[in-house]
Amino acid sequence: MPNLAKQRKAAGKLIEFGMVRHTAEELIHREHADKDEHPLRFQGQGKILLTLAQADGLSQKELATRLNLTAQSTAEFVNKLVKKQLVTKEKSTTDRRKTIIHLTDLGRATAETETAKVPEFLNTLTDTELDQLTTILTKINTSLYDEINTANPTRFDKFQQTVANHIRDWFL
Amino acid sequence: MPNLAKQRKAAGKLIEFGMVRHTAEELIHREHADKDEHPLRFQGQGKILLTLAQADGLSQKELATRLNLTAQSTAEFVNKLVKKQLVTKEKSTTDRRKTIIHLTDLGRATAETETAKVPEFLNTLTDTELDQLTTILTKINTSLYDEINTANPTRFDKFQQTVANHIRDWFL
DNA sequence: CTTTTTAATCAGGTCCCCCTGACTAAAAAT
DNA sequence: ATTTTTAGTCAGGGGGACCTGATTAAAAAG
Repeated sequence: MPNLAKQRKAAGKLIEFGMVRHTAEELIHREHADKDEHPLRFQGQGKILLTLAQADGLSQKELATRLNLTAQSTAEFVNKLVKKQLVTKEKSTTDRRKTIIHLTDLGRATAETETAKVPEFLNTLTDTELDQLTTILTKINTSLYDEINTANPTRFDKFQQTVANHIRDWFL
Repeated sequence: MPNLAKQRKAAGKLIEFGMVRHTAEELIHREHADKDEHPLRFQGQGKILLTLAQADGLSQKELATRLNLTAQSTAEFVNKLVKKQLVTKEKSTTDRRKTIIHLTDLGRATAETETAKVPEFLNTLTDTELDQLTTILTKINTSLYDEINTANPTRFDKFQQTVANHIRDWFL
């Protein structure tokens, strides 16, 4: 039987972590407002970029399917990324209905550095703590994968295949 | 000298955690789409709610100051919360320029349950791991507070006073 | 008793995520 | 060869986080 008090304590820390990190990011962000280094969430444009980083050259339809987005939303995000020079669109030669999306060098670099960036706050942890954190997060993530899988197996497949693996490849 | 490989590993897990949690929330969220149980971030309307949960009856100006928002943004968020029946607005009797914001019962309940909610994924952790996680997050949060404090001491005060304490009270 | 400061408001804007509906062009199926 | 399906597009919309500018009402200061 897990100790409820300990759970609550950890839960509180986690929520606090979310809030403090958000605030810290906001501050840093506004300091050098020249570049927008928003930390690439798994959402909208970020979703697209991360997915392409693992599987470049997908069609818009493919992206939409994998990411559980409508074709229109996908088009919107892709177009925004094109404007930011992070991806390119080109018509498929084999099927001229299709639009193939490719990462630009900048796009790839962005996806990589964003993903590979080690936040400064990890510097305060000892090696032992880092190991512990990794172990714990592995368990937590597994649990969340299960949750997703239970709620929506189809989606789980796509998600797992695309981004989870991407992250794993990068770090292990 | 902290092991860079370990840091990278942990960083990857953290990013993965962010993405998986986001996806999981999204799914749960859409299942019972009747209520919108968005997980109350420290942003916009959520910011206001959390702050009021710790200090009810603030004026809009006070809220704006504490949360580093313009009066207009604050008004917008407050009005949205009023529409959702989470807070009420009333003119101050002592200074009729001021509008005092109060949490409704629903608002308080929302703030509390959202904050006090223990995510299911913590069930998979042992007592030892929960302790480890708490210790680690405490260090991380402290580090982030430092970052905020260094970048903007004024803001740090406000932030610390309002929400950090709120969370701490709740869980300890 | 004016002038100035303060708390709020309305109006309008930027950008983000994401969706439905309506419509074209190209490929696949009949 | 015609119908149907598929991939994308445009138009428009809802909600969210913020912001600047202009204006009003009330309190504080001169």
